[in-house]
Amino acid sequence: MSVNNYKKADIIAVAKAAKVSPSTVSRSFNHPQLVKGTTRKRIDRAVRKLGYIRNRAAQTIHGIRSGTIGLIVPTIDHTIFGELIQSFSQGVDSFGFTILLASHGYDLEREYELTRKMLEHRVDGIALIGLDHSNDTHELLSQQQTPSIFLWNHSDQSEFQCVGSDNYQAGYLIAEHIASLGHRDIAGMFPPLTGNDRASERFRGVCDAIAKYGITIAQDHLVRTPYSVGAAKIATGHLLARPHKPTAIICGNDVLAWGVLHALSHLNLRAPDDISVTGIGDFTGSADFEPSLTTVRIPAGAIGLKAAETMVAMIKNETPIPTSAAFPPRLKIRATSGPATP
Amino acid sequence: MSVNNYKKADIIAVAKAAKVSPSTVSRSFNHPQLVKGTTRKRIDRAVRKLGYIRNRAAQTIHGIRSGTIGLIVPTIDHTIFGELIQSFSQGVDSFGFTILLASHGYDLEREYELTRKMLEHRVDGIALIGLDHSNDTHELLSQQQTPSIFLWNHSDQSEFQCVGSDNYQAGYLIAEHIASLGHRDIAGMFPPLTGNDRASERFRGVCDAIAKYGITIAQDHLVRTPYSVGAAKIATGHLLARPHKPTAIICGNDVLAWGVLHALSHLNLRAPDDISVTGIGDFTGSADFEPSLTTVRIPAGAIGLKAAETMVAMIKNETPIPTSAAFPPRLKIRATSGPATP
DNA sequence: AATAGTTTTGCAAATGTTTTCATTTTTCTT
DNA sequence: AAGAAAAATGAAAACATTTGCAAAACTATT
Repeated sequence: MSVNNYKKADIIAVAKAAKVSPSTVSRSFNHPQLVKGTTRKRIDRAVRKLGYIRNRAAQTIHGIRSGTIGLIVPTIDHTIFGELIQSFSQGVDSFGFTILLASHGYDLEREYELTRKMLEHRVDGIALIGLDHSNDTHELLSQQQTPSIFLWNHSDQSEFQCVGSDNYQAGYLIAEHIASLGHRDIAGMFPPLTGNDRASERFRGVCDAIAKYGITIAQDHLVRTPYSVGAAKIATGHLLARPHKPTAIICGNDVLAWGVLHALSHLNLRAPDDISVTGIGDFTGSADFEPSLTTVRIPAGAIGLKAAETMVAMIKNETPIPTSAAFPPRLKIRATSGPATP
Repeated sequence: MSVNNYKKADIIAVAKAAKVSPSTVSRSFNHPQLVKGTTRKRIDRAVRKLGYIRNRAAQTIHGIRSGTIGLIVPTIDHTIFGELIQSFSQGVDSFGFTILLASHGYDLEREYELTRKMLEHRVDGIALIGLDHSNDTHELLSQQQTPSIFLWNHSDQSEFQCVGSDNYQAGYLIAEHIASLGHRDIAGMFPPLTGNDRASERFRGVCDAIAKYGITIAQDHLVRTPYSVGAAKIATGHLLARPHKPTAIICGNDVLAWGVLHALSHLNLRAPDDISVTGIGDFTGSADFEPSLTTVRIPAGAIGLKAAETMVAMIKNETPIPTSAAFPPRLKIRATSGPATP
């Protein structure tokens, strides 16, 4: 007698139970105004009774949208992308889409595989982080006509839609700020640059900005460390143990800066009196850090939301309206940066 | 001449191009050992030439697995779940599954809707956070026979599989630690408890533990604040502005504790000399905080991975092997807790 | 060169829907 | 109460695959 006995309720079972044809059941879902009120009620009752759940896979092969959007990120772990994923997800959600999420760990070959897989699932659109991807990925994306969008980074030259900030600019801004405060002995703390065009661009920006002041980052002042508070803290310890100390440390992102700040605290040094510290990103929490972090704001939430809207627009209008959107990075001067101590 | 002219390459187009029947093409994908090497090569060439991508939707309606697993979380935003989502995602990924991700913002009605939606997509399995869900959700899950699993929380009584920690225990441990250090004036900082059984359980654990010492949390020492460094920082300011001050603050999770710590730093107070502070969770970064945070470790990474394995096992063996897994929370005594100052 | 056995392939049915078109039923008008 | 118009329903084809079964094409054996 139990519902569980019946294997899986399909639209035909529902039709039988409601004594109508399958077509009518289908219509009652998709074009309710075309079916009589009383019939609809009857169908609804049958649906409830059988525990029927529509099968999107079956709809999808009719060319109907799958209702999913692929989102492929380097990592989910970090504060960095959390906000972006959240806002993008909520954004598309409000239009009835769900995201298919995968991460590739900064491996662009893997990114290609994942992109293919998303396409196999017939996602209605696909979003990638950054502008830099393997050739195969680029080809795949332009060959298949699936709407695609690049998040986080923005450049006028991109052949694909992109929604994000100019990371070169971000790096430039913060370095300009530090240099203009009179710092000449500047350290840089960045993650590995391969497969990460965001970080590369930032670094380029930093170098160009200080070059204007005739400065470069000394070889032993350039620290390469993964995105983690712990790693940054340790690296800072090493950096400051050397005889020749910088007066400022420019970090590739806020997480690294947090690590530096904790390290200073541990060494009984203070920012900015003993050393200036800056981040990039302005992650949740950076403003409330003590001392509050000087950084460059890249509005992850706004980017995710805008990207979601753009994506949905591209999906709905078959004619893709090219509307790349730039969110200019903005310098946030707070408590961790100050004049160079002579 | 361009590939783009041809609408979408399907298996029939490939078959034509390779001069074989569609069945053979299908077989060449699914049972390669059944088709002759030379034919397979011919097919591969056609696939590449036409840019054909398999259509999982079409496979799925044959009862073949969709290769997706639904993951529904309260929020993606926080450090809390980032690690869990990442490890779960990577875990299922290694078995060839992709996750369909959605967040409900601590709204259990919304959670139900999302669960339905996942089921419409014919996910092969579904994972939810916590043990507490709406009745509808529970019914839906047991009616449909989709393998499901509850993450993060663990209780012996759960009728569904669950993989996680005992949050009551976590709360108990930390409060026991604080009370045993001689603290009698204890403040609690927790998020809103509705729709969040993790936090509720923790709170219950805290209350029970200190009750053993004949203590309760004074009404004006119980602070309710959302999960955010900023909010916790502000709340701490208010709390400590009152004449009657606690000697310890027990926080519902590490993010709140970070906020408290920053607030102390801002007020020129020190943990643990002026006031003890504890978190729950041991998020990435807590150990490297300065001073390093006393907390209870809930191993998000391990939980996510174990959950992924369990999920896949449930999917593959039609007979669900009930293997709920408990990860006992472990007290991490670090630098922010010390004896009560009389 | 014929037979038996094995490997490879194709045909056709099945999967769970949607949709076009035709048919039936209902409502409205006189 | 008949006829016209409108609304509601059903039959069948379509969607992109997989698979059981049978036929065809090879190999091996004598």
